[in-house]
Amino acid sequence: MPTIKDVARVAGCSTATVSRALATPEKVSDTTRERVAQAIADVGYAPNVAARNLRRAESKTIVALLPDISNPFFSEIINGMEEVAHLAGYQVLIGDCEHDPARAEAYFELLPTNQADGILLLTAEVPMVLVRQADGQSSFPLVMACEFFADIDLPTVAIDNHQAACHAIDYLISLGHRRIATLSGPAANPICKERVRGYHDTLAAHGLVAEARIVEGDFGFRSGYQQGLALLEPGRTRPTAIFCHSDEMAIGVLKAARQLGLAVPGQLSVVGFDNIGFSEYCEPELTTISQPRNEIGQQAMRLLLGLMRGEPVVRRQTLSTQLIVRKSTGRPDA
Amino acid sequence: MPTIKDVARVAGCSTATVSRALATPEKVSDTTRERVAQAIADVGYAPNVAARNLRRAESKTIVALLPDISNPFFSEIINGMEEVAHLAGYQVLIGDCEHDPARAEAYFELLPTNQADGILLLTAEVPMVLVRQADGQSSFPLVMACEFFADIDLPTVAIDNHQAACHAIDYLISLGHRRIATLSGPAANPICKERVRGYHDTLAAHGLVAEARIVEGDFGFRSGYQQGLALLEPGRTRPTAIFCHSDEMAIGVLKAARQLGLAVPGQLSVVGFDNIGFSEYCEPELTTISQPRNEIGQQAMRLLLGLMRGEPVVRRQTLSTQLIVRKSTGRPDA
DNA sequence: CTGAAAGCGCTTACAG
DNA sequence: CTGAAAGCGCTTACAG
Repeated sequence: MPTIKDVARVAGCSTATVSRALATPEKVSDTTRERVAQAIADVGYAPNVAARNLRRAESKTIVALLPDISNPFFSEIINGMEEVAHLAGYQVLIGDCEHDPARAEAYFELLPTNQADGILLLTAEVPMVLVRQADGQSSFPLVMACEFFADIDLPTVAIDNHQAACHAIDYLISLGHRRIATLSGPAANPICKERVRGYHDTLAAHGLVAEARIVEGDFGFRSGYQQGLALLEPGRTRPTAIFCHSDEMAIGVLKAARQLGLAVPGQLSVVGFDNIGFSEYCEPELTTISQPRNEIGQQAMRLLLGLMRGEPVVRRQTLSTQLIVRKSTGRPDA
Repeated sequence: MPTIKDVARVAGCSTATVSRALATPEKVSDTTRERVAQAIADVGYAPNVAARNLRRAESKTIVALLPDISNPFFSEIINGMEEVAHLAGYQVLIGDCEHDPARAEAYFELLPTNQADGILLLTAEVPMVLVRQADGQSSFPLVMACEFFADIDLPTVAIDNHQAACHAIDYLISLGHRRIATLSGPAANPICKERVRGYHDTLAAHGLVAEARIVEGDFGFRSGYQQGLALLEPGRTRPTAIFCHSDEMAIGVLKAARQLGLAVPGQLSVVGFDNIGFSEYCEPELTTISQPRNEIGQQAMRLLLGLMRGEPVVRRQTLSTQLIVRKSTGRPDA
């Protein structure tokens, strides 16, 4: 591969000048700039980025840690992140943690080894030691999106999970439901706790706390199906509505209801969370809570880049959600 | 950050020895190795990978180009690729091309700039110039998975698309179907052409060529729904079965059938392709063709790494598919 | 088994 | 506006 030396030789100038023509063209005369451009084209030069990174002590890459890349919820967030990152000259390395904190740890190693300049956390399934470390003073830029930690106040962009849950439950109550169950994600997950809190608060506001019933899933189809079967077990008093913490689980519940011969929404209303593409194509189409996923990705990346530049930033950004009413919810049959 | 010099000072040896203790521990005495290990722990040393990469003229990263990260088909392939890559000390950078060849081009730039050592192509939507270039002699390691180019013989791991299509159509014919339509992916896509060829060949073998009917989608839900409506338009002779080139499109067809009041599989059988997680949770559960996705990812990465090491490799690997019969197919009603 | 030294390809104060 | 020179942090023949 040709190097900057080759370009300098062909252009008849020093390597310093070639470097400047590339990095700060305004510091170079028009004629020189043109000669350099020509020389670059002639020799087919491409800068060695490893050398540049070494010299500048940066990597121009951001790692984005996901809990599970197979969850379609994240793809639009990734798009948003990348749009902003690319414009700023950064690339993003996607780290799929597969719900395994050990894998997250490996990705954190990219920071001290100068392979990444910052981390965007889309999962809280990360060893707390690492997070505290990064949050310490001689630390690495770290931003959370969607999720958060109960006891560490990191820069975050997310929705108001409590409010979104209230909204969903209020809606179900307004339809006439009283026995409303929640199919939560992992109980330890702070965002699930927030949603459960919103669920409880809203039931309480309507004097329905005695009707509360919560089961736990893992956000996936299968757990939705299994917990759906448990919740709808024949012979027991069934809920007339289930608020699910993910669309996949809601779709699993739909399958369970079908199997048990329950009409949706006549005998059972189901609300999902996230508004993934599939939610419009299941039967019946799913009522769900939509998050501004692209915007979450964009804002999180802007926040991280701002932090890295030492700019003043809004450390806590809350974006709004929307209840999308489709066909899986309705008045309970008398 | 502490550097190798700091470690050397604390361990009382040269930087060369520290480097060896890390890279080739067997070339260093036991006592030295221990002292170095202790010094590394004491100073909190992490090697600067940019410096190492510069010196070794490699990046230890592979870029994997996807047509569309929101397609859940790819997540398991990515897992397979990463398993193999990580074991070999490589990281994988996922490049989401969003069906835009221009974005693919940007990722190809990572090669000459020493930011990536090889490319794994999971899409054929890439400027041909780049591929020919990479395939030329002073070239970059390049492997295709799943897809392929009609006129360039790159190292590839994929399924036999022709055979898989034959299998699906044979099955439908064995159920008694005669009017079988195909909902293809983009017509220009070589894998779709292969599947269409299999479709035609099988119809021909049964004297059904006159019944052939092909429409084109883009693999997504929406196009499946729209083309489904077109194919099933009331008042025209309808197909009794539709073979779709993706599960998402098949699920779109299911929605179209529902809307038109057609019973599946009684009045319409539907076959998908890929066996994504969703295919078990739609209504009815989808009959589909399963690809060994994890294995495709693994083999493709092994092939690429083998190529990079100059090992002898099998340049063309064909993995087998499986027809998963579920509830969306059956005998046509009389 | 170990060290001194060169060099990977850039960038950037410094001096002019 | 331009160049000479130092240096980023490693690795690796070479010599011993």
